[in-house]
Parts: sequence; C-alpha cells; structure tokens
Amino acid sequence: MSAKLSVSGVVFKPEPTQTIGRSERTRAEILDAAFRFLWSHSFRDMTVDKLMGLTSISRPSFYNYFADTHELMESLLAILESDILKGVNPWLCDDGDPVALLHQSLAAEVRICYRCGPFLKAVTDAAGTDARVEAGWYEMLDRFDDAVSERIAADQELGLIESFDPRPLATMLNQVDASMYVRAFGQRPRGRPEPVLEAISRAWISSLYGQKWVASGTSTLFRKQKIVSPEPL
Amino acid sequence: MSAKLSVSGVVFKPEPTQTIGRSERTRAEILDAAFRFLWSHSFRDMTVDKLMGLTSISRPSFYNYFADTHELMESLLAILESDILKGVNPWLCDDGDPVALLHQSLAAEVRICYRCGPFLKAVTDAAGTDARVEAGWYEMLDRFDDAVSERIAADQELGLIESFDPRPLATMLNQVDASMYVRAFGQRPRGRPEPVLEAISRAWISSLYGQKWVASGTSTLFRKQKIVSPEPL
DNA sequence: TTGATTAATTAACATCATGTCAGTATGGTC
DNA sequence: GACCATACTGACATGATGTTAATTAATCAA
Repeated sequence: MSAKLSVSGVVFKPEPTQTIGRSERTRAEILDAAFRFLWSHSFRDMTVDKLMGLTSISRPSFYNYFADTHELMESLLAILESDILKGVNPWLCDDGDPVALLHQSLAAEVRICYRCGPFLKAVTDAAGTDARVEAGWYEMLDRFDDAVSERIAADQELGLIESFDPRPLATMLNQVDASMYVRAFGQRPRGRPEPVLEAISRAWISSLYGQKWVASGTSTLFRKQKIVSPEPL
Repeated sequence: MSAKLSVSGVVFKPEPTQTIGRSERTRAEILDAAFRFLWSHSFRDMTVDKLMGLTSISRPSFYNYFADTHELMESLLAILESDILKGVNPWLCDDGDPVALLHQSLAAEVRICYRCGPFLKAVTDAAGTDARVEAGWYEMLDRFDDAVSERIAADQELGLIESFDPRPLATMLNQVDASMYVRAFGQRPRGRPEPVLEAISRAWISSLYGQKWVASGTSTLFRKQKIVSPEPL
C-alpha cells in the first residue's frame, strides 16, 4: 500500500486527494439514508439491505464505510452530541442571571431533542444491542455530567447554590433529561415539547436554586466571573 | 381438543391435569436458565441455543413455551414487576409519617433493584429490539406512575404536598429511578446501592415534601386516613 | 402390569441477514 | 486518451432463527 513512497525522498501527496470527494459523498449518502430511514422506522427494523435500498449503491458497499450498523450509529451519535452541545452553551458558559440562563439552555435542549427524538431513540435502542454504542452513549452522558458538575461547583463557590457533592445530582438531572426525551419524542407521533420543558425545568431549577424560582424562570440572582486566586491578605 | 366433553352433562376435568406438572417444570427450567444466563451475560449475547444449552432440553423445545426470546423477556418482566411492587407497598398504602414511609419504600426498592439489576438491564435491552417488550416495559412504568400519582394526590388533599398536577412529576420520578437502577446496577460489577438511594431519596423527598426533610428522612408530618365523603353539614 | 393416548421432544430443514472476497467498473489525473 | 487507485458488485460462507414431521416418554384406564 505504502510501498512506492520511498522512491524519492520527498513525498508530495502521501494521501492522494485524487478521488477523496467521491467516497465522502458516498458516506454522506449512506448517513443521509440512515436519517431518512430512522425518521419513520425504528432501529430494530433497519437492515443493511433496506438501508442501502434507499441509496443508489449496492449493499456490500456499506461495509466499505462502516463495519456494521452499530458503527453507523456511533457516527450518528457523534452528530447528535455536537448538535445538542451548541444549544446548551448559555447556562454552561455565559454570565448573567443563572436561573434565566438555565431555563434558556433547557428550552434550547428540548427544542433540539424534539427535532431529533427518533434518532435519539434509535441510538439508545442500538446501545442495547451493541457494547460499543452503549459505551459511546454513556461516555456522552458522562461528558454532560462533567460539564454540569463543573457549572454547579462554580455556582456553589459563588454562594448561589448550597454546598453538596454536585456529581450525583448532575448525573441524575441529565439522566432525567435523556429519559424524558427518548420517551416523549422517541416515537412518532411525538409528545408535545411544552410539558416536557415544564417538568424538566421544574426539576433542575428547584433542585439547584430552590423551589421559589420554579414558576418565574428568572431570579434576582446574578452570576459574575469569580476572581480566581485573589491576592493573599 | 374439546370434542369429548359433551358425552355427559357434567365435566369434571375440562383441562386434563394429567401431565400438567411436567410442562410447568420444563417451563420453569427454561426461565431459571434465563436468569442464570442473564446474571453474567447481557441480553444481546443470549441465543436460544446457548440458553437451552444450560438446560437438559433441546433447542427446538424452547418454542413450545415461548414464541421467541422476547416473549421470554416479557415473562421475566412480569416476575420483576411483582417483586418490586411488594417492596414499594409501605409508602403507597400505609398510614404514618409520609417522609419516613417514602424513605422506607425507596430503600426497599433500591435493595430489590440492586439484586435484580442485570435482569432489569436485560429487559430494557430487549425492549429496544422488540415492540412488544417495549410496550410491556412502558405499561409497567405507567402503572407505577398511576400509583404514585394517586398517592401524591391523596397527600395533596391532606395538605401535606402543595397543589399541582401530580402526573408529570410522578412520571419523572419513576423515570429517574428506573434509569438509575439500570445504569448503576445493570452491569456487573454493580455500583454501590448507598449513593443511589441517597440521590433518589433526595430527589423524591425534596420535590414532594420540600428540601427541609431531605437530610433527616423523617418528619413531623403525619398521614391519617382521609375521611371520604363526610356527612354534609 | 399393559396398552392406548396425548404431550413432550428431537433431527433435519428452509429462511434470512450478515459479512467477505475476488473480479469488474469508474472517476480523476497526467 | 491511458493509467491507476479507488469504489463497486455478484456470489459465497456462516450463523441464528423458527418450523415440521417423526420419535420418544409419561400418564391413565382397565
């Protein structure tokens, strides 16, 4: 494969970019077919045969791009994760009223997960049938747990949240979200997003900032950048 | 099958109990093998062949008792549900300090689910691959939701819990429990049950009776049988 | 105990999805 | 237009599933 590279000392194109566009296009076509299929069918009904029937390509070609359907689901999961992360940024990163920011982030999360509910469902179904997808799913949840824990700890240092180990609560809250999205939005016709946002919002705000803020969605709290290592006395 | 029953007017044994013990025993042996298998392997690795290899019976005999592995999982789910229901009785039915009873019920639930964690995991995995198991799983959750909603509504009437629609909260709390059990106890080595009980307990008590009772696990509240339809004035 | 009857069991088969491979076609670059 | 790597395909081997027809074993009546 790399036998000819030693002819001259200088190699201009160790990865010939020659036909790279073609295979990228094919891969995208398969992923697209998967999205179209999973929008209206569940993962358990997806065979390689049916999937490739939605493309202009033959079944064996599938295996040039993915080892099996589970590897396909891993790619799909990566796409979903990056989509969701975009929406959740406000509470995680911005300064300002934490209750309002949290509400805003949750609203964005619900909106996104409403749109991709059937795909989330497909990934969790796939996780049940394959160890690697399962690991990927839990690793994603762990990353969310990390981020939320960090955010809680920061607000605890600012005195906005009372002191306790943030990790178990973060895990639980994220788990709530994931379960609700899958259950409510996983199969069409999907449930309405409003009650889901209402319930999730209540859970997060009441367990973090106290029940008094639940109804309003805004507070008189304010988050300012904490001064790291102030001058010693 | 029922052709001979019309000979005399009286039929003593419409279902001949003749060899009923034998088939019951075989069925039980298969279920037992399933429990043994799923204790140390995941559902995705369970084939009819491997399963029946753990019994003294041949593979095709499996199909005399179950249409497929999913139907087996439905039977298994029914066993789990009745097991769990036993433990949760106190808070659902008894009178007394509601916070203490709730804590007691949750502790029992955690204990039971710790013991059958791998089986819960197996059922949820199976739910992802089969529509009927999935329906069965959600129906079970619905029944729990009903019971909890009813309990909450009753305590609301007694003024122990503030007024709001109990169903979404009940759904969420049950969902939390189920997810935590599967995640923490689903694969061996299982996570420790104590932190799980701690986190779940906190979520239930704080969202129902208020954060002040979280740490203690007991309260000065007391639940007495509500008088149904008292005499009109 | 014995034979009749029915249930339980099995060996062998047909089906289906999977994943692989050797050979063919194609598109991009010179 | 010719070459080359890459992408694609038809045909095959494998493994699990679920069925059927034939065999075996257990129960009960006499």
